Amino acid sequence: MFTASEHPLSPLLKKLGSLTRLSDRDEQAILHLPASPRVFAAGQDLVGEGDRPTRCWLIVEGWVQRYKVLDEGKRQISAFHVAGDMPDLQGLHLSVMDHNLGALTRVTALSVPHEALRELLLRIPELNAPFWRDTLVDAAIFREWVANVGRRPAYQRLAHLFCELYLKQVAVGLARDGRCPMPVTQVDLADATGLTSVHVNRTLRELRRDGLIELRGKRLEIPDWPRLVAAASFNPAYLHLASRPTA
Amino acid sequence: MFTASEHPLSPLLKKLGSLTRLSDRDEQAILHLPASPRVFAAGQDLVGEGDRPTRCWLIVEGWVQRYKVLDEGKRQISAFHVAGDMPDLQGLHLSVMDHNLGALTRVTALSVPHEALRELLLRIPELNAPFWRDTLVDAAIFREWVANVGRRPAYQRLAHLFCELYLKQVAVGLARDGRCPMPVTQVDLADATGLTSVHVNRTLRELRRDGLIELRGKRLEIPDWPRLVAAASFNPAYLHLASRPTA
DNA sequence: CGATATGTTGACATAGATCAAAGTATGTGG
DNA sequence: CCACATACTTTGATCTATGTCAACATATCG
Repeated sequence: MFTASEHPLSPLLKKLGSLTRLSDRDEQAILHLPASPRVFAAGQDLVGEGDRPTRCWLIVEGWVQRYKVLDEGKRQISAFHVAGDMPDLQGLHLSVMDHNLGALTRVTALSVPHEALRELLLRIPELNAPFWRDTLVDAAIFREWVANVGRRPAYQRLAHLFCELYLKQVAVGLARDGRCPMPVTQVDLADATGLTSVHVNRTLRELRRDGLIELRGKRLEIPDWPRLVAAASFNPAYLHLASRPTA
Repeated sequence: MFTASEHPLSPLLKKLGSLTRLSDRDEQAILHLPASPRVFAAGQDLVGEGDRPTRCWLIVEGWVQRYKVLDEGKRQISAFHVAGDMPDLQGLHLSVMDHNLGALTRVTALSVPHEALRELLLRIPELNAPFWRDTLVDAAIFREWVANVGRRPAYQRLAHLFCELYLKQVAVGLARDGRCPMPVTQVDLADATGLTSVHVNRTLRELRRDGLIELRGKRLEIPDWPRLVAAASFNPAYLHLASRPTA
């Protein structure tokens, strides 16, 4: 019998249990999933477009980007994932990958066989809800990104992205006090916001000039959260976080 | 005992069964879901941001748009839905709506209580997969829209949207021979592509001029599908349709 | 310590936005 | 079935946010 806090799968529990409390039996069942660790170097893909994966990755450490490559080398990032996320959980029910998952930093991840997950979900049907829900939150974030990229000007667009990434990290205990890791390049920010890296550079300067962000050494600092939120017209509802922060 | 073909829930079966074949027992269980019909006038919302729905809608006829309203009346559409879709299935596990679902045309829909769906999914755990999968395909489409809006120029962007909407309708038997309903205004197209209605108008003219589309009377005609696909660099993989068309 | 990736800056180009007005459908009530 | 109101489409003139190209500066890392 594992104690939840020290187990490598424990970040997953924290996330899944954030809305509906998991029973002890459920927690134990999840902790007993077979999982083998692997390290990816920055720049490596965990899964690529066209693959037919037979397992899911649970991120234990590092950042993962979800991206598509289009015509003439254009690239669009559609999500950033951090520790506790299972970015390819969808592979459980969609047989072919329609995009790539790449390591932005060095990444440690646990691989969980689809087999084992499927068996677990049939054996304990109540567990479908929290896993399914996790993919629904990802979808909600995609919707917000469509709006962000489609309708917000560059300044607001970047501010909005920073709000999201900060809150996502707060939710899993990776950030607090207006500071968090932000291991992305300006090219990555451009590919996430549908802008050019040159324009990102200039817009970042304006955000700094206005005292909304500090960004150096792969860390983000937000001196005045309410002002950043206002500048982005950020409404966190789409993240579907527990209204009350998790212990 | 119902025969699947004549039942009002039968479009749902067609969709859910498109990948994994449903057993007779499963089909019957779905057909016995309680469902009450309702008609929405064009322009009405089926569900609004902030709502806490207690049921899902299954579209029987008409088109539904999924949209968010941002600053200064800006609007972003993130999906179009047609007969057979359950656009708010996510409500089953996300308690608060983070966007709106509105009727683009007059819409007939069936309301299915969450209660009944939850009970069904616990009783027949195998049914989680097809319903869950449906929400995953929606998510895959959102990802493609992020790329469409973020990185493709207007001409390609609109061409891409038309490819998607045509194929989606072919998949449920609403379109064939390069013709399909397209009951959207140029303002709607603008809000779906992150463009201006004026620019949509001009780009539409170019698409027409190049013989890629005809668009009148709320119907779309595609004279040369391969050429449209090429112009859009459209790859249908993200729709996760059965490779072989469903009977 | 040098190579390579990332960030910064300037000059210039353009896709797409904005504003404004005039056509053309479409639908409703009489 | 007409007439009028409203919604939608089209067009022109002009503007601007963002892109492109190119050079240089500064990190970062093996």
